[in-house]
Amino acid sequence: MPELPEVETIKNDLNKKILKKKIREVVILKKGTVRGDARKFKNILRGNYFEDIGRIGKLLIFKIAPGDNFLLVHLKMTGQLIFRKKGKVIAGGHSQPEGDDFLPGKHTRVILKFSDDACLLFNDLRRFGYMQIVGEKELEDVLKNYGIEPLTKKFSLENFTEALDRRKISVKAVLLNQKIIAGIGNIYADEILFAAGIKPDRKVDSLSKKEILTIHNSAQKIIKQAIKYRGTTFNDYVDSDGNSGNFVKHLKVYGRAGKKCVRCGGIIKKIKLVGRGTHYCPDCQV
DNA sequence: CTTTCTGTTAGAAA
DNA sequence: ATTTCTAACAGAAA
Repeated sequence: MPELPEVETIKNDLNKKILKKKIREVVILKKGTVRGDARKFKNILRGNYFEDIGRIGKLLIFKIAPGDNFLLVHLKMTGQLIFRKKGKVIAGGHSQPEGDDFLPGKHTRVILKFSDDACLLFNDLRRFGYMQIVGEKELEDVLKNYGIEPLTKKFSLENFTEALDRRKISVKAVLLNQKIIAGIGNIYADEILFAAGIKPDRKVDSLSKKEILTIHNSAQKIIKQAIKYRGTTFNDYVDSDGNSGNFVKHLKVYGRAGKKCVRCGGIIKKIKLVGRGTHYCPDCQV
């Protein structure tokens, strides 16, 4: 489940690995993953290269050069981007090779082959993820749908408070809403609220100034930590080398239903909120 | 065997 | 306008 820290990890790694590499061939193995016209998709990529890789929320943005096009990659729930050097076998991920360097795994949807025989595989078990090429104007429209990035200057206490203002939804719903704050998903929403000591079902209009401040601090702390540990592997997430994220060892509530709270010894509860499994400690989150 | 659950987001429904 | 629900999908668990 790639959220901001996982997508950030992939972005940083791929920026070191694939920039300037000429794309020799584009293989689409399953329809549906590539949005728009597949032939156009291939034509825009083939013979060109990536100049830079950016990110907004959970969305990866590859600048294609030369030209004014961008490749968008959304991993949704089970998407993986795996980089393989020539002849290099990757242990993790859904793309277990079986002999041939480029033989796709069962869930490989798209392969970008570079001219040095390295490749980038897009795997996606549940096929919710997508790849799409957009121009500058379309990209701007996409960016408009995203709220504040938690690790930028725009995520000031003032802006955060403003974003919460006059809403009647739960604090977890706010954290998960990409139009309000970009990049937080189910795992980190639960972890942030645990760190802040706030119950996920609290309505935002019931939060005191102090509580908002605490959530604001916790959000930055948790996301920074998670990036430092290269993200969380709970089910399918792996980085571009096929390796798991290490933050899973630092999770304090997510996936710990029925276990003892590390802070107060209470029993972690799991409920359904905003249609999602939601974990919290009923004793030390208020 | 069938049903339930998993979690992201667009788009529909309320 | 704002909030809630559901479909898309594959597979593990119950």
